[in-house]
Amino acid sequence: MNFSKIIINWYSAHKRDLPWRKTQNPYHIWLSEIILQQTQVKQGLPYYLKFVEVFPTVFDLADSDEQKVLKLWQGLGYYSRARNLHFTAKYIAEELNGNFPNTYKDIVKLKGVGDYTASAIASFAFSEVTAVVDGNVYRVLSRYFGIDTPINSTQGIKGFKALATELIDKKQPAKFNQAIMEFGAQQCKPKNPYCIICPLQEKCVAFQTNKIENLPVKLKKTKVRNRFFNYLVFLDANHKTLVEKRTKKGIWQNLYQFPLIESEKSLSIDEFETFSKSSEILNGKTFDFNLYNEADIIHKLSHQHLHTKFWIIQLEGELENAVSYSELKEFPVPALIGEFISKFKFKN
DNA sequence: AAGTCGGGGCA
DNA sequence: TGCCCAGACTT
Repeated sequence: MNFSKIIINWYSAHKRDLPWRKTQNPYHIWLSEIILQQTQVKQGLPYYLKFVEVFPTVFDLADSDEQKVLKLWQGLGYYSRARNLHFTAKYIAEELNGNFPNTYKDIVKLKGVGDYTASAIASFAFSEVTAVVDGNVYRVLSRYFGIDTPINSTQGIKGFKALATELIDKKQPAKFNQAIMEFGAQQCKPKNPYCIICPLQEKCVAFQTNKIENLPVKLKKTKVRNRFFNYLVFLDANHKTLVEKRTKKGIWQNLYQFPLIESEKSLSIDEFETFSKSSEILNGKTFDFNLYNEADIIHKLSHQHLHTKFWIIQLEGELENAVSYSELKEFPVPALIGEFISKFKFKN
């Protein structure tokens, strides 16, 4: 039996029961694939169920506004996926009359859809013979064939795609694509793969040469930048607070947060009182700061560590443009802010 | 080609 | 802690 037959047989016996495998609706498949980018099935599944329920058709998603989409996406990360999802839904609804493009060539043109996602949708929804190459596929192929070309090098990206294209079962491309990814996720795992019971063991170069732990090869590691966030949590006489939208390019674009003063290092209360005066937000005014968290809350992103302090500011008067707790709950916020909101006692 | 974009799971 | 996850986009 060849590689593809073994993979497909393994899949038939071990596949998980996942909702996006029961449909050929390209809209639902597209939703699932965007949600699952760089996201484990376990983490993405509840989001997929929410999105299908709240937005059953592409028109429902297109008719929503971005803020509601981001709110539903809250906690999943990589928020550009949600913004592009909404943008593309509007494009399909308004420009294509709701007709999802049905070839790899056209699907890959959609914003937020790259080579992997286009192949996934084209094969799953339209049975096009186009091979998916995700993190699972890189791992399975690099190990089985003993290929040490870095998977994130230009040569590696091109080479593994070509190899997957050679291997795909042309009579059942969707099943092959599902099978090789599922095999990578469950059997040929990153750590402690089940080589002892693996049906590919005999011909697996990495297993036969004891290189399982050395493959796949990946270039460079992300260097982490430390940042120091000081959030101003105002509470006026009506228990209302201030929020601002992150409109600039970096992290959390179009999500909401409390007014933020970023500093070069972690500041004591004395240092912060001095430092904050020069901030535009406070406009030279001074306030009575009450530090919510003694130790910095360190929120870790893949490439930034956010050392965070929440400063509580109780006010006698009423703030303009302030929001109540019930209003606050409607804003999409980063997980860091959401965590604070759920723990802090807003009096309403 | 390298950098950026989240949050959670795992050894 | 460091690496990975049904990657894509920007610089």
